[in-house]
Amino acid sequence: MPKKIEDKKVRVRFAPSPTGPLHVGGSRSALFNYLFAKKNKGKFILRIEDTDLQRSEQRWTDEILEELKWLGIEWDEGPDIGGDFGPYKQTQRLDIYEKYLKELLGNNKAYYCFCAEEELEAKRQEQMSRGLAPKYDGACAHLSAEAVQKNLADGKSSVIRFRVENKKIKFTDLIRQEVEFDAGLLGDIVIAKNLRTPLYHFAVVVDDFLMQISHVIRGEEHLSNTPRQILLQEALGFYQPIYAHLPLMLNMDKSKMSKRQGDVALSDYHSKGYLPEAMVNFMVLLGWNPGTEKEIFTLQQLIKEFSIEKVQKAGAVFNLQRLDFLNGFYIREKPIEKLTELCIPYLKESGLLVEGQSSEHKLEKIVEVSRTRMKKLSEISELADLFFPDKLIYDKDLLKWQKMGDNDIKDSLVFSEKILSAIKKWDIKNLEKELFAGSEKFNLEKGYPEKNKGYLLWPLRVALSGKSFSPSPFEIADILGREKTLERINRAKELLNK
RNA sequence: GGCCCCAUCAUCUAGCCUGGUCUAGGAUGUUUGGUUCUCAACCAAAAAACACCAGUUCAAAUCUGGUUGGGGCCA
Repeated sequence: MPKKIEDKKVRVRFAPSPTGPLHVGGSRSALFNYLFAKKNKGKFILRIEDTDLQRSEQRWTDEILEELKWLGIEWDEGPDIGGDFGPYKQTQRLDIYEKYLKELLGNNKAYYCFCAEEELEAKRQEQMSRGLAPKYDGACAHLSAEAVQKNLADGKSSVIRFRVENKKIKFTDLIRQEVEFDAGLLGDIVIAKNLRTPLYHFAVVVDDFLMQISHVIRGEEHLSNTPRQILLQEALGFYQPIYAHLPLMLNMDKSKMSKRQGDVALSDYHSKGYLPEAMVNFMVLLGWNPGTEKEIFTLQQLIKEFSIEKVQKAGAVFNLQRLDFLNGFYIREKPIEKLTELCIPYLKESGLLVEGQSSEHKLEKIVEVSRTRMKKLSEISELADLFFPDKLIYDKDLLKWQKMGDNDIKDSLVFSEKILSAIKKWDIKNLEKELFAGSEKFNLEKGYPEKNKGYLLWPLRVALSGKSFSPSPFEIADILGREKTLERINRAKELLNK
């Protein structure tokens, strides 16, 4: 019987493989683990599963750490690395796995298998074609000790298999309640390529035990792996952790989220200018909600309100439009100094911002008038580009408001020019006040409808922005300053003369 | 193919455990209106769902069985 762990302290882990960028699905698992740990005053452990030497790379480990920190997820313990502690790494624990592998081999719960890859594949195909579950036929299950020794001595390629008992495995999942599998369908499973190369299921079981993991919270794709791991726990005399299998993150077509249908790396979202607050808020609501109508949360609030019982069973589609909405929301909420700082790299990247060219103060204003239109930080450049060039390029037809003719537009611009030249206090409030007053006067003079401010303001705004949509002329003029503003009006007039 | 999981608006979901308060609530998106020089933002409103079939019950989104559909794992 598996030992229970009811009275254990809460200790959870996130255990990614450094074989590629951190996946958003993985980030969400990390987040749920982290929230569960913090909520229960437990520990969150990060374990890098890098036993696959071919595919694991240090740069991916680095990226995983960086992105988790970016989200605000910090791990609570790990081996000492010069004062700080790093994550656990499986490649640093090979001696440990070897010891347990030898134990299983020693008491005949595991054995060496020398079957060739191609043979196995052929058998598998054959079984599937007969409508059976593909499983190992046990060809090497009862080799004599001498035969095994000889094969090993001959250097025949081998793997280590674990003897799977023919029985039913039942376990309770925190999210799915009772789950039952028939282990007899599994066949003896490969747990290591050799003593120094444990495979996933084996290393996980050993580590979860030694790290005293109380709850294994992971994606649903691992649900059918669980019985194998339980069997191994039983064979090694380990306790059984409590399992919780999170619903999957899905593509729009409901298949498991994949690269083919959009970005899956957290870093993709990071670099496009999604804020960590938005990512966290978005991801946590995919498969969980507090049961209230609240849907904006900080990490701290989530720690308080999170409960694993409220996690959904069904998979959740990753809905980019909703992410955009949340990101826009957080962009609008962000203190302006912070937001400006975050925008600067994007402005530099697009070449708009050259070192020391524009004052901080001005930049802040530029970001301020652009922020309501931003869904992500990367959009700052196309939104704010109008503030940077000396000459705007646009079609003169754009200057036209409703049925104005060229001469009417020119009148309008001259009128604005007069007002702006005469303004004493060049600030946004005053600009707005004077131009509003001017608009009424202008409309009266020209016989336009009194309330339609477009006759004065549209040509002015286009002259200043060169765009069909932009911030208001007051905001632009305020940032540009009098000289540049008048310059742009003159350029618009020239355009009309052509 | 075998095994396992899942099923409320287009999407994320509340409600389901403990049937009646559900003519099914919220949010995103969509549409319309307001505000407005424009685009956003903001405000208001509308359209929009209990997969299907049985059963239990006075009463089922809610309980039971099945069907269908989707997904995951196994290579």
